[in-house]
Amino acid sequence: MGVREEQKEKRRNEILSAGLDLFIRKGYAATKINDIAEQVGMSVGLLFHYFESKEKLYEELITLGIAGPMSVMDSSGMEPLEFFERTAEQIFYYIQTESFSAKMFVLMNQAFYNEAAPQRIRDMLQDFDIYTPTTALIEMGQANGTIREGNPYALAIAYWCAIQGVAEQMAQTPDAPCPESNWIVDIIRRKV
Amino acid sequence: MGVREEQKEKRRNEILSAGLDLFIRKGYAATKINDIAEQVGMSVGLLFHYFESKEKLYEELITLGIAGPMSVMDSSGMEPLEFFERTAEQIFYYIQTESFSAKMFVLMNQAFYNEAAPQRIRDMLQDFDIYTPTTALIEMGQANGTIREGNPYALAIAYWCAIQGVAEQMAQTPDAPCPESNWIVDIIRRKV
DNA sequence: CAATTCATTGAATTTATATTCAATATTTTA
DNA sequence: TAAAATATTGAATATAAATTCAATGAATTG
Repeated sequence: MGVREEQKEKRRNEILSAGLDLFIRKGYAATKINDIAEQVGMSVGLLFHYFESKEKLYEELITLGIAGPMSVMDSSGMEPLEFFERTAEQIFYYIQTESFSAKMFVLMNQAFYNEAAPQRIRDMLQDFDIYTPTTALIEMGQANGTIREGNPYALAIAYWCAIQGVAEQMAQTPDAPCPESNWIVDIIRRKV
Repeated sequence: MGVREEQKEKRRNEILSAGLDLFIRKGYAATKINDIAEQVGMSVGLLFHYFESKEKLYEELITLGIAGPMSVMDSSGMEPLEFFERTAEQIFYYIQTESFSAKMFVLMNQAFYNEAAPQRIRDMLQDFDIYTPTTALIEMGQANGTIREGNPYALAIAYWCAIQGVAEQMAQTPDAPCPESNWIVDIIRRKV
């Protein structure tokens, strides 16, 4: 890759990174193209040289997000409880070590649940329903005695909401101490 | 109160209620005055007859929020763990029975953490730091053996993030089953 | 019931923000 | 080094949303 293309790539990444940062702090609508350009230290016009529109910039972030940390979730060949332990651990590990992945995780959640995100992007995410597969896993874990009794769907909600709540908080206040993933897993773990 | 004033009060409440609903679904910036007026079924002009500005409308909601369900949190004369049990229970009770209070809880959190909320309102909320007092309570609970070991601040974060995550989810998808407050308290409870 | 006050509307205005564009500087290529 | 391509800017322009306003209808009061 020529030095110029590299430079271009680098510039785009700066924009993406500033955008990610601002989008999770303010939300899509409240983040002004102006803010992003300012944070990168470039003119607004130049930003449009790199990205066709605010929505396209956002879309590129989401696309990165889909390809990236979401792949954490692979339950093949694992005990149900083990899956939840591993997943929580992974995500909390990312939260602490790779702020990009952590922020991405938060962004995806926002895009999924916030009605203000662009419709086309919300559609892209529709397939990523985590509740259906994990509710099934919880039922299995209840059957083999490792996961506590109770409405499996409600358990899945408690688990994911807790994780996502912590991720959001950590993205917002990175200096605060990060909870341990085990504490969260205790939401669903059956007591011995 | 004359029939006219009653009518006026009622109309204002309709607006507040629609606003609350939209603000938590879309966030402050993405919620258009237009959307609110439409949801209430009135013209935009009329909305401005009742509220001076979008910001004032938002501010009034926050003021209600400060006076209202936040008062749940009173720890006087309670064992630390009991406080966390009661609080979780209360909040989850509201979530399921009083959608207004539940939404208000979510709104407050959003206003607190989202940089896009109007500055004046964020300032109003600065005093409502829940972490400092509850971290102290957690330390007490650790001392008397009812709360698990670990960084007390991190434990407080885990507890509150989980609760707030669930509240947000329930406000967004009211038909989903609500988790039990006990599951959440297990994040901080010491195993026997 | 006439006068006054309040509720309501839809259109006009203002303001904020996204997007485009023409001009200039810089880098690459031949 | 001259031509071509790309980066960059700041100033237009376009668009969307907040806010104001003049006019009309409905309720209330004396």
